[in-house]
Amino acid sequence: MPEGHVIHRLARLLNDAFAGEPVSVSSPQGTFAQQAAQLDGHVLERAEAWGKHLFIHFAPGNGGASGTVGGAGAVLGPERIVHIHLGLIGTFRLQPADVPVTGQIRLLVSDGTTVAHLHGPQWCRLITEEERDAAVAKLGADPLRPTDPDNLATLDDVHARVARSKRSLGSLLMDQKLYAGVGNIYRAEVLFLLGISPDRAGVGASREDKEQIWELLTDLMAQGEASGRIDTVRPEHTPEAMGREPRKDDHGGEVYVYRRAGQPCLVCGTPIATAVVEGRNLFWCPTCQAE
DNA sequence: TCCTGATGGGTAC
DNA sequence: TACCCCTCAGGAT
Repeated sequence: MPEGHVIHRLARLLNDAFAGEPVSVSSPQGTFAQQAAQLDGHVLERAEAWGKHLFIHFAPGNGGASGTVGGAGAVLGPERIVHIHLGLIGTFRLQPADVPVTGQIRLLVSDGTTVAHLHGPQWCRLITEEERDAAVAKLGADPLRPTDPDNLATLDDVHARVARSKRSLGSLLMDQKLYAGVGNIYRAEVLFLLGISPDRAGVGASREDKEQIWELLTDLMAQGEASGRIDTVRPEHTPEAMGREPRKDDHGGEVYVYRRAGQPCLVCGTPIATAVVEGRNLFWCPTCQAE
């Protein structure tokens, strides 16, 4: 279950494992079988992430004399990019090829050493370069591309749009046309860390607010990309420092407000509040984030 | 055994 | 705004 850091991490792991190699591609669960057959045995050129979107590029070629994977039986057409969006419940994991994979496997990529297996994605489509470009063009600024000049140009536009918006920051932060890759955990944690009420309107946010939000997203998401989990608590609020039980949660990390409704704020003790914003449960501290 | 929720987003009304 | 899809784990029954 992904925010952008998971997708960028996946792209990196896929490149480490497969880039430049011929791979076998299949769809055991069946829904992507026809497309997988077109890719089977061809070279996985590279994987790339934009926000929460993952693109896996294939190039003509096969194992040739090695003959260990696939047959590259099909000629690669203009549709040679797999566009994956994990949605709310999708997973895409890598593991040693000798460990059995169970469950509903939409996409299986293997080089005989490592297996990558995709479950429950919102999308898994075979698309053209033009379609990839169109998908990327719809996205806003991605905090995990902090030095990309195009991305930073987009950021200027994002800040201008936020500055004109009457929508709340709690809503704006979930908009992929603005902040690409940010999801429900980062929106809640960033607003908490900056002491900003999720109700504050874009038009009511200072230039400093917007810059701090971007800087913090950049830091936190880079950490998340490296570690594979979301941790936002400062050293003085870790379970060890506070003598409290570590969080037992599927996302694993230590956070201030996300899914802590009714529990005392780690900083001030006020019960954490929750409300549905943009169709998702938002969490905040009414005291630390008073306005 | 059933029911619900979960780091998401598209489409239809 | 409501509803739909994808999968799976954990809690309620």
